[in-house]
Amino acid sequence: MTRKAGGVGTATRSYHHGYLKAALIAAAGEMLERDGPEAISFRAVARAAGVSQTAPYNHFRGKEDLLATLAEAGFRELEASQLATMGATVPGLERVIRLGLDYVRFASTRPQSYRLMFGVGVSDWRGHQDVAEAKNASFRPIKDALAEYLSSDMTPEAVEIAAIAAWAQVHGLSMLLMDGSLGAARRGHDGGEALVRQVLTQFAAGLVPGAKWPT
Amino acid sequence: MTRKAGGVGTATRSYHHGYLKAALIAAAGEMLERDGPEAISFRAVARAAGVSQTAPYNHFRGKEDLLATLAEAGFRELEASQLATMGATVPGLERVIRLGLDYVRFASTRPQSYRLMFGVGVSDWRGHQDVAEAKNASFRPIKDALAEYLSSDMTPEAVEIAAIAAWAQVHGLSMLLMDGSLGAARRGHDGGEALVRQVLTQFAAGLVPGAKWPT
DNA sequence: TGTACATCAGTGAACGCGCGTTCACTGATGTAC
DNA sequence: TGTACATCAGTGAACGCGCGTTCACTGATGTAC
Repeated sequence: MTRKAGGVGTATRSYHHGYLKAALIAAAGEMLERDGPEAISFRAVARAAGVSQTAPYNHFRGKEDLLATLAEAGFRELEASQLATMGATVPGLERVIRLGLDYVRFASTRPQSYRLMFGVGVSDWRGHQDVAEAKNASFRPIKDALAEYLSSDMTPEAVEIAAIAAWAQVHGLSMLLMDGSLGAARRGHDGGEALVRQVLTQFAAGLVPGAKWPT
Repeated sequence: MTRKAGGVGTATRSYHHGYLKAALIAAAGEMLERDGPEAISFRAVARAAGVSQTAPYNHFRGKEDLLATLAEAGFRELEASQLATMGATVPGLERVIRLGLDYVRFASTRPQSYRLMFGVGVSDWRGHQDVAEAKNASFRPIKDALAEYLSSDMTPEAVEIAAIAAWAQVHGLSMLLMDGSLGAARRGHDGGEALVRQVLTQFAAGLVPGAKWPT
């Protein structure tokens, strides 16, 4: 209703909003997680920010530009989360598993953001180089951790394959968990955490066959 | 333009279409693979079938009912493809890999159908029991092949985990391939077939650590 | 310190669109007697 | 074989909606002199 949300920033109750771009991104982010990427409308975002429906055009080229911003931000947050896990672990297989756990936890916490990041509700991220770069950056920690663990036993090509397999593993598990495909298996008062660890352990067993994996 | 497509069936040039339901499903299937699930409109499907926009209500409760029909049909086709691969192989790890190859090939051949099957462009498949059943049925061959291969060495619980891991592996790989995340890695004049086999082989190395997998 | 002026960041009206669905209808078909 | 009638499977008009975007505009802000 009221145009100005509060006392944030220098401009108060002025004609100019002052932080409209940030406010739009925040409003869109909330709508995204509540209703999903398919349901976001540019006009509704403006409404939620308490501004006329055309004001956003001063900050975004159009709807898709706003969505791309959201997707890029999502990948950057995922990257930050992954890097934090890197910082909290030491090289080795457990680090790889912890990265996987962190990855799936991110997707489970922000399912609709995650769907948008991978192209749901949008024609394509082609032509949005920033999104592609952020995506690659978010994948790098897993890749690096795997390379560090495996490079003494494998060719670079094999390491690359292992990294893609790992990405596909956590991505697929995230998607199946959040679209309900796994149904009952998800339960367990930990949001599927135990299941995820079991699957990742299963996956890890295939890294360096019979050598570094105990038991 | 013309209401009747051709001489198929008994009713020709009649007021009644005769095969409208099948014609609508076919038209919707084409639209789906061409434009994606987000872009399908009920009216456009009717138009494509050469019929008034309200005629489809005689055969479907509404748009979502039609989409559910499409999704279910997709899972049934996937199941048939998986069963054919079962029939063409003998028990063992190679059968599991062949099932995975077949799975990813299905997804790559019909990417938009696959997206719809997993809930893109639709609020949810909850309340569509038929879709859930067809989904489970399509997953059963991989599950069975894995159980047959592993059950002598693993507990049923571990087999279940391995099956979920396998599903997540092929699902994730399918999604990453088709949304362009893997970019250049996909190339290779075989549509990524070699990559898929490498990833699946990597995955398979983790099944029964160090025992049945040669090299 | 004032002032002229360019630029920035809003506004509201309007365009044109296609959507899903409901409604009252009607022509075609099938069936009981 | 005819006929009355129920049912089936279409039709076209209309409702109400929200969308993305363009447009001409105007109030607020910043800056050069």
